[in-house]
Amino acid sequence: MRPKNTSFSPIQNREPVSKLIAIQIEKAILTKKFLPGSKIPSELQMCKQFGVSRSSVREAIQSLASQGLLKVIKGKGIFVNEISVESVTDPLHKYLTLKLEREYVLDIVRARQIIEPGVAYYAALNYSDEDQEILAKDLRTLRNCEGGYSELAKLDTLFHMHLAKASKNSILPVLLEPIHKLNPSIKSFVYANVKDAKEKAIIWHKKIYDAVIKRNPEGARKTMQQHLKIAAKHAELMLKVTQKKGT
Amino acid sequence: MRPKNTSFSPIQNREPVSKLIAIQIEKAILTKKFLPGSKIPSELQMCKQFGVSRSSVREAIQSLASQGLLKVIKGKGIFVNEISVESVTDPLHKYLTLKLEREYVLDIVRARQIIEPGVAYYAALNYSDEDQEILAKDLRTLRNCEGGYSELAKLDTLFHMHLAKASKNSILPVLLEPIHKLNPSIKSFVYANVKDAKEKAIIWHKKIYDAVIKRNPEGARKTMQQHLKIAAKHAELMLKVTQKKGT
DNA sequence: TTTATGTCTGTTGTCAGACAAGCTTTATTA
DNA sequence: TAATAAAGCTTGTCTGACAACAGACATAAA
Repeated sequence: MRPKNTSFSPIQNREPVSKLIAIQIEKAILTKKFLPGSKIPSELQMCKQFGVSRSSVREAIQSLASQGLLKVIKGKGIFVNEISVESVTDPLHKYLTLKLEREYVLDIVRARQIIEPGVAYYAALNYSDEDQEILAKDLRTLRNCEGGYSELAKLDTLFHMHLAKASKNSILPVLLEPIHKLNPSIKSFVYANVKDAKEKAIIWHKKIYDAVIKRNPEGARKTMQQHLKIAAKHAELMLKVTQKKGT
Repeated sequence: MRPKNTSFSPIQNREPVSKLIAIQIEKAILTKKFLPGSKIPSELQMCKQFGVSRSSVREAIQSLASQGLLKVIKGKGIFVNEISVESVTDPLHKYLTLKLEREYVLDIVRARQIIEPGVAYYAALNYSDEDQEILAKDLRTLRNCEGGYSELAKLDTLFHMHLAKASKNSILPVLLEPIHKLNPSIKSFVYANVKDAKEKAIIWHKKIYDAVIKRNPEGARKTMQQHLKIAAKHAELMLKVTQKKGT
């Protein structure tokens, strides 16, 4: 007899044991039952608690560790990580690296055009004495830099990241990190192909710096806008040139 | 006999085997030797290639899988993941969840104030017919929503995310995703405590929508600025109230 | 021929036990 | 007392085994 109405519900989509365990541990962390920096039960203890083998527990831990939630130290134990910006922005950076095609170069520049003027604005409002010193040092270092293009690109990037930190907004540096991590490859090109790129960069950074130090938010924002407008033009130029040459 | 002059260089800081393997696989992916969607060698094959045990290979794979680079399917094999926005923004979301304290609420609102006017600007420039339909539907759904506060908050969020997609900038949605994922908890409060919150939200969203549809970038930007200015006030209000009441 | 069933192979998931290697504490010895 | 050695934790790796799943193939029934 063939039932017309096979209303069988599909068997429970059995999740792997290791995943179930990972979820439980993660939940304990997110609900602060395990506090950052603290030690959590050892592998063997968890084996007993969950009633599973060591492999499964290890896989769960491995998973969370590679997400940056846990930190495993051989011979000591497993600890809840003080989650770092690095561990957060790393996947985003990889994503951008994978997707990095010609079109994305422009997207990145435009994203910077959106975010960074606001960054400069808040930096002018909220920077501390320490921030001022760091930014001033960045300017000097760039001025005195005798290194190659990639060196210049790195220093350039550093100034922008420090500005983000000076904004005293905890989100902005995290958002900018992966973008700027990727930027050096673009900037290196600019420094290599644009005449007086270094001198121009110094002038612009100095202008932004001055506006920030004067606690002039609007000035800082507008200067940054102009700075990035030029950066956008350079990016477009780069695309055209590399298109002609192939690559 | 104790050598006074232990000029022995310390034994190489031996990285775990599993990590070394993970790095090799990751490199192969980033250099596109393994293309997205393609199948990579099975565990046993890798054991032979690397000359290590299955445990180590599995841990390496597990690590990359939980980073979203690989996708493991039982009985089939291991595949290079078409990396998704989800897998990228998830760590960032967790980071924000962990760090979510009172101060961060304001940081989030301010980050939105910086980014979203720019988003509206580009959405007005670049939206497609399909985007228009989606946004119009979002408006209608919000209007007709009979659900509770969290339902309203979700719909509200959706409109903003769709606007980001309409900007046709591939970076912006990725940056906004974790922020808005977190936002519902804030918005729910607003909808619950602010009089006529729903009606006001509908009016503002409609204003933004109209400016975008008219391909009026500057108008869209300014409207969004005003909208978020109010959102910021609500957030501050929320902080004050919850402070008084405790929590 | 077509369809359904069983079988086989290759894959990942889990288990158990063992040993190596790193850290910490305790006990021993000078 | 202080330095050293030993013991007892911890995580890292290896080995071998079996279960569960997906797909291909062969076989039998309609």
